[in-house]
Amino acid sequence: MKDYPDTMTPEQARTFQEGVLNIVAQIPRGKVTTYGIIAAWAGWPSHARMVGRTLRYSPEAHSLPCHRVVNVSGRTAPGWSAQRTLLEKEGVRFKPNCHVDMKRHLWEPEMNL
DNA sequence: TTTATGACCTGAG
DNA sequence: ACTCAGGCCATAA
Repeated sequence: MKDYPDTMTPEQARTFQEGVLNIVAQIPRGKVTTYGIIAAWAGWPSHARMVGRTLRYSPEAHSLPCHRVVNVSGRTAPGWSAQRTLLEKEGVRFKPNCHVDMKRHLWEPEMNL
């Protein structure tokens, strides 16, 4: 049973998923980051869509703060209204147009020793 | 094989 | 700030 893309070796897929989950786990309270940033830091810069796929389908992701991942324009995930509530509970401010104030809350991964 | 559909991104108006 | 087109990549029909 294959649970990784044809374009990746099992090895690469494992590394990618680990990278994604590891980064999501590091997002601090009250901060957010984007699919594209995560993809790049996981070593696959053009695979933003796969990050979303991973978070959507990987059981691991549900025990992580995946509500702190939004798209580059600060939009929350479609069909997941609770995401906004969760973020607001952490103090994340939303603009009138339903976008996160990225200027204020964007977090980027750092090198961890 | 072609087309459509996503937890996406960028650039042009 | 908004829409639109084009690119992107995996999957399903």
